[in-house]
Amino acid sequence: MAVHVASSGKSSRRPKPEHGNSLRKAFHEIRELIVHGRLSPGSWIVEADLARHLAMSRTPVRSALHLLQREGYVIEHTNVRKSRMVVAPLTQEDATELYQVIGHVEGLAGRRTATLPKSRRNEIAARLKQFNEQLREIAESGDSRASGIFEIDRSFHRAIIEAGAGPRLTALHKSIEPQAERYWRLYASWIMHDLHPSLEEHDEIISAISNGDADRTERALQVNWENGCARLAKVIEIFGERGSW
Amino acid sequence: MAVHVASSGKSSRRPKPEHGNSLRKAFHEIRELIVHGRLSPGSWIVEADLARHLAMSRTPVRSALHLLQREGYVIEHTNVRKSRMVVAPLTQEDATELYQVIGHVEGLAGRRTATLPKSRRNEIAARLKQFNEQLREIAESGDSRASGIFEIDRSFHRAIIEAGAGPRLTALHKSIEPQAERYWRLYASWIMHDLHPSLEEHDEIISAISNGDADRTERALQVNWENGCARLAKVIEIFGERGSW
DNA sequence: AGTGCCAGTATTGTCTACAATTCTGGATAC
DNA sequence: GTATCCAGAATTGTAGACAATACTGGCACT
Repeated sequence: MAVHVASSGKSSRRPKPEHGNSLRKAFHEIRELIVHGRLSPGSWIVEADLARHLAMSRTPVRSALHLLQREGYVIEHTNVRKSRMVVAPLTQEDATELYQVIGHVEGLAGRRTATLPKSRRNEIAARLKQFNEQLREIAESGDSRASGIFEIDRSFHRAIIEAGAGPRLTALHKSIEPQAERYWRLYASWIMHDLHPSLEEHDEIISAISNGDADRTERALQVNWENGCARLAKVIEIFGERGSW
Repeated sequence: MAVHVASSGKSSRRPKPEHGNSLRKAFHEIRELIVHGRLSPGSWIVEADLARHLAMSRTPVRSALHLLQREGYVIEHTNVRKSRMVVAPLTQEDATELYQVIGHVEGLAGRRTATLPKSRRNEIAARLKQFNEQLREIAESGDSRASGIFEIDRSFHRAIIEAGAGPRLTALHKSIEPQAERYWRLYASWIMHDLHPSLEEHDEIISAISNGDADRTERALQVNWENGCARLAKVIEIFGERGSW
């Protein structure tokens, strides 16, 4: 007999568990809070507070925090059996390592992209050129919609991943790359000013892929991220690091 | 007043929560089950069963599974709101990608190791030589303690990581590298037979680090893993893939 | 004043209960 | 004989309760 239905008659016995999407939601929302700086670097995380804020129980929040920890958004202040979660600080050193890793991951993807059949490579190169033209237009116009730039730049890089990476590499990229956004957002307005070098680096990437030169593609992607890091470094030096007291 | 103590008088009201180590334990034990093949590739995972087996509740098991999923030991048979967990299958394609990624991650670490000051590099080279000698001895003796070999080889590679990688890269390596063990273990006895090429590749790595040549170090590490993958491929072809129906 | 201890509080870690969803087997209709 | 649908079983997802540990601020003692 239909036992379950009865409970709906009792109305608000329990506040309707959002069955099946809470963990996902928690993960994305908390990540968003961190990336956008609403949860400031170095600050102290309390599960119950987040749970209240997201209108759910601690269970999914807790799981989400563990995932975020593994991806590097959150650090564990390790005591013997209890773990205190802290929003990962933004430091010059971390940025350097992060950008280097991303550069190599994308480099590997690019290497594989460059070994695809020529017709496929041409398609990809065409798409990449479009993205780069859009960037160039915004750069010329001096329009400071930084977020727009970021999205397009991201699309550029993602296109390369989608083309060349298998499931593993894709997953890896998906978990590392968003962390660059934390740095990008903080210093967005500054970075905009020297956008041009980046555009030329992109041209080099496109050209390398077109020619099917794996080594050159890999190298070009690494250089793009290395230089991005250098550009970032200047800004960090002015602003100071966040949450690294 | 001491309220808590009373509960112990009631004896087995609750079965004593192992406070503070369950998640960790779950993570490691389940990973071990998967790596050692006790949970066979492609097979179906039931949270409750694992929880019973590990003598704990579903909560930590569940979290552990999410972490393992993100690291690639487990994949999600994605239905709309429910996720069915499956032990990740072992395939030729996956092995290729995995080994390539590991090769590049270690390559990056090696690059950084190679740029360390000379005295430090000499220390490291000395340690690496020791490991390689141990491997050579075992190889000569024909002793088939495959697990011993694996441990030493792992130490060799880990030494490089510890020397050159920062926290992020270290974490990344720690999460990816153990997955190679799944492939290694399955085909261990075969791989043993052509161990010699690997030893020579190791020599090349050591030499490159000694000379402080970053490019050569990176390349040598990549080659070592690429060839490892090729050696593996031959065996997989004979044995067939596991769990990829 | 400085230092160590102790109670109360805050927070984390795990467990059980329950809701929601999917799966399975068989009974029924055609 | 085959297809469809439904009841019950199996399983996952979330909530809330409870236990254990870490932190805090004040108090006594020196």
